[in-house]
This record gives sequence, structure tokens and C-alpha cells, in this order.
Amino acid sequence: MQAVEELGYIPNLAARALSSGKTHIISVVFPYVYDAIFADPMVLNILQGVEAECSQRGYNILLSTPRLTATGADENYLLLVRSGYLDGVIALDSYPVASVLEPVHKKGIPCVGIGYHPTTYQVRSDDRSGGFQLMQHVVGLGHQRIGLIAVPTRDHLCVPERLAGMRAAAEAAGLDFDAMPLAYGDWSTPGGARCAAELLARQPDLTALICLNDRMAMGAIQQAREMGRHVPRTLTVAGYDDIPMASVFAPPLTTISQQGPELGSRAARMLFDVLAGRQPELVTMPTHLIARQSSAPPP
Amino acid sequence: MQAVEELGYIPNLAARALSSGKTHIISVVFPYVYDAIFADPMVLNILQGVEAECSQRGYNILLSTPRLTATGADENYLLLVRSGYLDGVIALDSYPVASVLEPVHKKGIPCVGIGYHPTTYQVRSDDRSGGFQLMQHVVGLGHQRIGLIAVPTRDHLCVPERLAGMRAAAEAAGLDFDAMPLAYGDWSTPGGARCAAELLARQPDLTALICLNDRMAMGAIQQAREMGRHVPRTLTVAGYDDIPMASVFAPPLTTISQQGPELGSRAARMLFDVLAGRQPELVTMPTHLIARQSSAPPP
DNA sequence: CTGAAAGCGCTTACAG
DNA sequence: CTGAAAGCGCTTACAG
Repeated sequence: MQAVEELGYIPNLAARALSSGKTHIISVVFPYVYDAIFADPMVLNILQGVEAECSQRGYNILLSTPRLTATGADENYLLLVRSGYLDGVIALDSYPVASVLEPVHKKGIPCVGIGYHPTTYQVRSDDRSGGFQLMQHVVGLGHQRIGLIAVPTRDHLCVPERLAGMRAAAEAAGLDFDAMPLAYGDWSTPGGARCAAELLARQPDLTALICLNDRMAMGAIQQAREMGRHVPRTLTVAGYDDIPMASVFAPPLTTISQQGPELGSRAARMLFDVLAGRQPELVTMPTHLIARQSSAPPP
Repeated sequence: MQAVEELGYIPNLAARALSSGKTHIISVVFPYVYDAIFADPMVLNILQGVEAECSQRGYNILLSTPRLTATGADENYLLLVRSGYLDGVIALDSYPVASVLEPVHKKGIPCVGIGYHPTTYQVRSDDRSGGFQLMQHVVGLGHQRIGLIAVPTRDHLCVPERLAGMRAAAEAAGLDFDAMPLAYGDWSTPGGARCAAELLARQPDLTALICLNDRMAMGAIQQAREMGRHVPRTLTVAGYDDIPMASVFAPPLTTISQQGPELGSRAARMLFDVLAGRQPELVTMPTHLIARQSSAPPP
């Protein structure tokens, strides 16, 4: 050991990996669909949580962003998964088009999914409760004529969950969820603006808009302003995600926090549990309502 | 080859790495100082550019976020660098406290630095030109009483560059740069608000504030509003970075784009040049002024 | 040009 | 308990 110190011996990880079968590499997989992944505020948050747990245990993070289509993930990713290079995988796995964990399972690599694709071990944010909290907040302020800015269910498996939560809160308040006008955006700010324009034109007496993410909410607010509305005096707008921008936007956004870093660290800890031979249960992370100035009672 | 197809043979990367000495792993290094790295909008942008080049060539990205102090990077990172696991390294290398590429050089691993620490191969955004363009724009609108919201030079090596560019543009317009009031923030939105409060209290006749990043600019705008200013009618505020938020903020921010994805892809291409035995020259990426509604002529 | 052997630097099961 | 040997699955230099 003294000699190790003196000579500055550093083990060769490739040799260690070959002989022990352990690479100490965890792949964190963010499927790359419609260019969204590098615009998704959850990505860095989840990475932050995963990184903290991995670095503490001497594991390295390999970042994979496979292109995902109906036929599955791209060839590079499949090669990587089958190459024996990975001790474990953590994947954002909520795109309906396909599960990125399917080839990982087939290869028998321990993995944890973040999201809704059925898989052995998984962590998810409680999207249903997030949707419920958001609708409950808006209804609780006294709103009754509420418009919804959503995205198609085929985009993400969290969508039906959030909508189901909203439905439950609306119905608990005696409102007819199916009667609420609904427009479909694409998560983007301009998309949110378009939806707001459509909804407010179709039904000018709406007093609130609930959006499935913060970027659409920001677009909706800008559009509403151009149509002569004041947020929140004559229109309440709520978002989802609590991206960094949400707190510094004007007005600051009422939204739902998914606690990305905690999701990431929980997923990582769950993976290390699996690697240690345990069989952890599904974890559903609570969401938190962040009430800011974009919501207020109706005029 | 037919048999390869039929049997589904996949080479074992660990074995290949050991025998060939090539791992096909590139580490992308973002030093983790004062929790900034996961709040830095450049991180995902650079990753996006690097990822595009690497995946195209069948290289994998290992994400490293070493804690950086005056004594250098943390032990885990040093072990990784010396372990023979990396074919190359791309690092954000502009923190004055230390260079994360120093141990990489010592080990003889091909590497490219993004930033200002002197190193053999590097790419950087032209911060001097960015500072110049920003000051030139503000001066060109007719402003003469301009306040600066900066950060201490010890925080980042881009700071003196941006300030030098601003000085050059100010002096080219016959203004005394040293007479411009200056406050030091910490890149954060609240920090920007504090600085704006200080500057506008000290010198209420300022007609413009130039900030070293967008987050501080957003804080400055909110603070100015609370002090009765209207942006841009009675106060121009400019930022730097063109983060996604900049275009949807109210008012949309005048700022400088560093083109993060292009920085990342240039750095990656440069690294592959080095791996191919070439000796690429320093690349300085041009910046672009994005003039939006937060700047206007003085009242 | 083809095919068998050595070697990459570890870990680990095993003989002493 | 200690130490020498085999083996992980490739690549590559070399003999045929």
C-alpha cells in the first residue's frame, strides 16, 4: 500500500472491467424525440440528482440520447446496451412510441425507469396528484370557466395522468370536466400562445387557463395580454414543471414542482439497491403546488 | 459475417478496450463550482453539440462534474482521468481557481478546452466581441449614462474579456468606461436585482444597465420596475447568453448569443481531429447580438 | 493471404 | 493465509 502511494499506481479500469465484469458505468438515457430532450428542463434536474448519488459511490455516468421511433431506439444505443459496457441503466421512459428499456431488459442489465412504461423497477412523479393539485387550486380560487392547454396523449405518458388528476379535482368541485374547452399544443411557448388565442376566441368568458407545462403557460400569458387580458386580474394562468424561469417570469407562475433532482437521486438509489440484490418497490414522488402571482380569484 | 448476423454477435467493449487501448469514451467535463453547473444554460447547449458529433462517430459520452477547488479537481475525477478509461476529454475550462485539464495533460490524453485556461487545443466564444457588440448597441441607441452589472473576475475567465470588449466600444464612442458605475452580482436573478437597486439608488439618472448574463438582467428588470422604471421606455437593460427564457421574458431581452451547440460541436470535431493526429488551431466562435425589446433609445 | 498464438492488466478461484 | 496461475474477450503482430 505504501508502494501504491509512492509509485502512484492507478488501476486500469478497462482491465478491471474485463476481468470482473463490472464497469462502474451507469448509463443515463434520455430518449431524443422531436429535438425535445435538450430543451427539457427536467433533463438537467434529473442528471443533477443522479450525479450526486453516482459520484458518491464511484460510479461514472454515460449519457445516452438514443433517437426513438416506432421501431425502437437507434442502432448505436442497441450496440451499447448489448456491449457489456453498462452495469446499470436509468432511463426517462415515458414516450408512448416505445420503451428504451426493452433492449436493456432483454440483455438482463439492472435498470430503473423514470415514468410510466411498465418495467420492473420504477420511479415516477405523481402526475395525477400534480394535475389534481393544480385544478384544485384554480377551482378553489372560485374559477368555473376554465380552459385547458394540453398536448396529445401520444406525446408523453404523463399526459393522461395529469388530465385524470384535473378531472378528479374538477368533478370533486361539481364541475363538468368534459365541457371545459381544450386545445392541443406541443409543449412550446409559441404553441401555448396559439392555444390561448384559440381558446379565448372560442370562449371569451374563460377566467382561467391551465397548461400542461410552464412554457406553454408563458406563451398563453403573452397571448392573453395581447388580447387585452391582464394576468391574473382578468385571467388566471397556471403551468406545470416549475422551471427556473417560472419564478422570474412576469407574473411569476403558479405551477407544480416535480422535484427533478429528487426524482433523479431516487432513481439512482433504487438502481444501487437493485445492484445490491434488493427488489425495491415502485416509488411515486409527491408533487408540490407552487402558488405564485399568475393565479387569483376571478374578477 | 452472415454468422455474425445470425447469431447476433455483439463485441464486448471492455475486452476491445483492454486489447486495443481504445475505449471509445469521451469525457465531457463540467466543473462543479458553487452549484452553478446544473443551473448553467450553456451546459445542455454544449452537450447537445458534443452529442451530435460523438454519436455520429460511435463515441460515447461520459459526463464528469468534478468538484473544483484551489487544490484542483476531486479525487474521483483524478482516478478516472488516470484510469485509462478515456480516449479524450472535452472540458469547460474557464474557472480561474484551477484548470480541470491539467491532470488530463499530465496523463497525455487528447483534450480540448472550452474557454480561456491556456491549453494546447481550444475553442472559445469570442467574449470580447460579445461585450463589444453589447456596448456598441447600447451606445448606438444614444445612451451615455450606463451602469454595469458584472461578477468578480475570479468567478470566470470570460469576465475580463467581456468587460474589455465593453470598454473598447465605450471608448470608441468617446465615453469614459472607468466612470461607469459598476456593481458585482453572482450570476443569479436575485443578485441582479440587488445590483440594479444599488446602481439606480447611487445614480438615478442612469438610462441603461448592461449585465454580464441574462439571469442578472431579468432580476435587474424586475427591480427597476419596482423602483418605478419602465423597461425599455425609461431604462434599457441588456443581458448576455440568450438563454431560452430571454426570448419569452417580458420584455424580451436584448442579449448576446454564444451559440452553445456550435461551441460544443466545434470542440468535439476538434477533439476528433486531434485523435486523428492533426493539430487544429484555436477556434474563436463569433457572437451575435440579439436586439429585442428590453433596449431602446433613452427618453 | 490465412490462422493460431500472445498479450492487454486486471480479478479470482485454487494449489500450496 | 499467501502466492502463482488461469481466464475475462478481444486485437494484433507474427509464423506459416
